[in-house]
Amino acid sequence: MIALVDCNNFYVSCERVFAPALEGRPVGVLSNNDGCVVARSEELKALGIAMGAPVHLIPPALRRQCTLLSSNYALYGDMSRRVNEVLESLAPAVEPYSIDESFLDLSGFGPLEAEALAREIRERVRRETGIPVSVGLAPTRVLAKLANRLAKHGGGVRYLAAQAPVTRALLEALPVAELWGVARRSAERLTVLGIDNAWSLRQAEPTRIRRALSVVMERIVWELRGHGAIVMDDLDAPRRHLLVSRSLGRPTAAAHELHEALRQHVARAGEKLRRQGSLAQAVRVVLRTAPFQVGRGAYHSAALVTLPTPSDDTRELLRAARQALAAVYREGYRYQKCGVMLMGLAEAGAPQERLLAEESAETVRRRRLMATLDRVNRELGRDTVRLGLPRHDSGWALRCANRSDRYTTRWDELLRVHA
DNA sequence: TCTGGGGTCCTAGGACCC
DNA sequence: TCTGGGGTCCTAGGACCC
Repeated sequence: MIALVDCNNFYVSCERVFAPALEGRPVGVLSNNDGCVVARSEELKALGIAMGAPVHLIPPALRRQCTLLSSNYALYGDMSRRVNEVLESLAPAVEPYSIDESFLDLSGFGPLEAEALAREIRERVRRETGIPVSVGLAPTRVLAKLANRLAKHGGGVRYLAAQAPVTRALLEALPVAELWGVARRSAERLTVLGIDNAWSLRQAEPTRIRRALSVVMERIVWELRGHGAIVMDDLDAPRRHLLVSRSLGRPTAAAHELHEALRQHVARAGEKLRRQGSLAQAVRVVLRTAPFQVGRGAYHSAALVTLPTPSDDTRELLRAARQALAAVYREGYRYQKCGVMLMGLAEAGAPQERLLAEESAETVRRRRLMATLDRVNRELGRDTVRLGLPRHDSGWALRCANRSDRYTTRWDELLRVHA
């Protein structure tokens, strides 16, 4: 048995925990740069505002009725951790899947036992974190995903058996594109094969599906039949590459502004790299104009610079990023986004190995510097210490006009609640 | 004026080798 | 007239997820 625990309207729910006045009101949370709506309360959905809707396209009259908040990832990340803590205290094996969902491996559980546990999970998570969750139960992940959707529409807990008339009816009524793992492209190709609902996909010959589409789709067929075929990748496993990129607050053609934005991205990427204990072999810089810009004004390119030796030193990453930027930058375009990607990540030697290895004084100094930098920034707040000159008033900086306080990770901001 | 960010896996095709 | 066969590794691009 697999359970999928999914937080309801997660970002909005996080905001409501600390601002109960938002309860019952249409509330949305915006993407970075306050660009589009990425989370909606039920009340906001009822107003007809779509997932991903660009804010500037929402009619002003409608906009005045709702509360639209900038995203506050420090808060959501911490709340997500708390939810998983509760899950871990109740379930034998938890596999976090995204910031607001976790699969639970309930091998050996029967439907009744699983439902009882699911109800307890709902109650405990709600009581201990304030976040409402729904639980879907089924023999496989694809079916658990579906069960979760049903749970959201009532009751909060739902079990779906692989072999049951109700499951068949459900799958027959479900367009294939609404399945987890099937999006527009695959749906189109399935339609050509005469497969347009989830039941006909389930009845299809797996090898035929593999030939016509891919092994990924074949696994979905098996999952629909009740045979587990999808294994979760370990989210704790070190990443193979790592990307930090942001839209600029406003487009710019100025190389020095891109350079400044990039410097911040590289600093962030370096922190992430050291946190997972890896070294990067190369640095790639990506630059582009607005995606809606077409024709002569459009530009989208990247440049890769290989490091002399694999490194996790922000200064070396910066040097490479500077070269890459120079290679990719073209005058006369208004750039909307830039990013840095660290490639070819490999594990740095384990600390014990490092002790045994011959290390130059310079290497040791370098690592101490980076470790200190990370610690200061972790304990005293991001960007307390930075490489290069700080510029706080830059036009390229991210817009987030309406962000709530970081209640759970910053004492100073929590205390503001009572100020 | 204003449309997110960060990942994964799979596949096809090229380079290279014996 | 003829132009091997098969393997590995790497990369770019497609598709999908939240």
